[in-house]
Amino acid sequence: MKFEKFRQILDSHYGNLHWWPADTEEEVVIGAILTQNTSWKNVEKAMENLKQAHILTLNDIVNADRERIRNAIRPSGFYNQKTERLINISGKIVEKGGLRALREMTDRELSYFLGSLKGVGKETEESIMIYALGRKRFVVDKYTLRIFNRTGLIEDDTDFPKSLKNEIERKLSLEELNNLHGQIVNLGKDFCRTQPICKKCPMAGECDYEKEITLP
DNA sequence: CACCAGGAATGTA
DNA sequence: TACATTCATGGT
Repeated sequence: MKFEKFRQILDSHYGNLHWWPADTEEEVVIGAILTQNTSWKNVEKAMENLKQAHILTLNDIVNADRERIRNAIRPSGFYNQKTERLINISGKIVEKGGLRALREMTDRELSYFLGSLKGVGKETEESIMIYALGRKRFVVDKYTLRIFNRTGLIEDDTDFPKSLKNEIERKLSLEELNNLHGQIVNLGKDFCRTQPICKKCPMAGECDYEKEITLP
């Protein structure tokens, strides 16, 4: 199907979502780490625990006792790794001058800085770029690969063509990019899991989910 | 009980 | 470059 039609279906089904679900930009950074290979439901529990422990900024994380962070984020899984990543990443950002300082960087400088942080891979980097710092990025996650592949927008479900990514980032506005990724994640959660739930999916008819199912 | 969730780092060939 | 392994809780 055509990309424009794809967007149109998402718009009519999900509207404007005002992503990312967080109260502050710093919570976006924290949530981006916690949600790595983890359901958002579990991240919400971890975020709630952090708030109850009065740990809700990057500075709080730097100053907080390790054990309290570990305890708070336990429900989000991988808590040993994620605790170290949170502390390390928060420290690096704080010593740079906080998100306020990152906003002064060019896209290129920002990408280089974030990419150098342990625990920040491609997706996390771009999520922070757009949802915490307002840069024009199209976040490619597992859902994006799966849905673009199943709807025939890309051929390979393990690699998203850079040319297409650049084109999307060039053509869409910041607001549209913000919304598009949120819509894709919601579509993924609602209908397009590994085991697809295709009933009432707005992409039904445009989606070849069967081509991906591999039988032994 | 098996499988998966809004990944990333590390090691191997 | 292309895979495999590890990290770990909670829902279905």
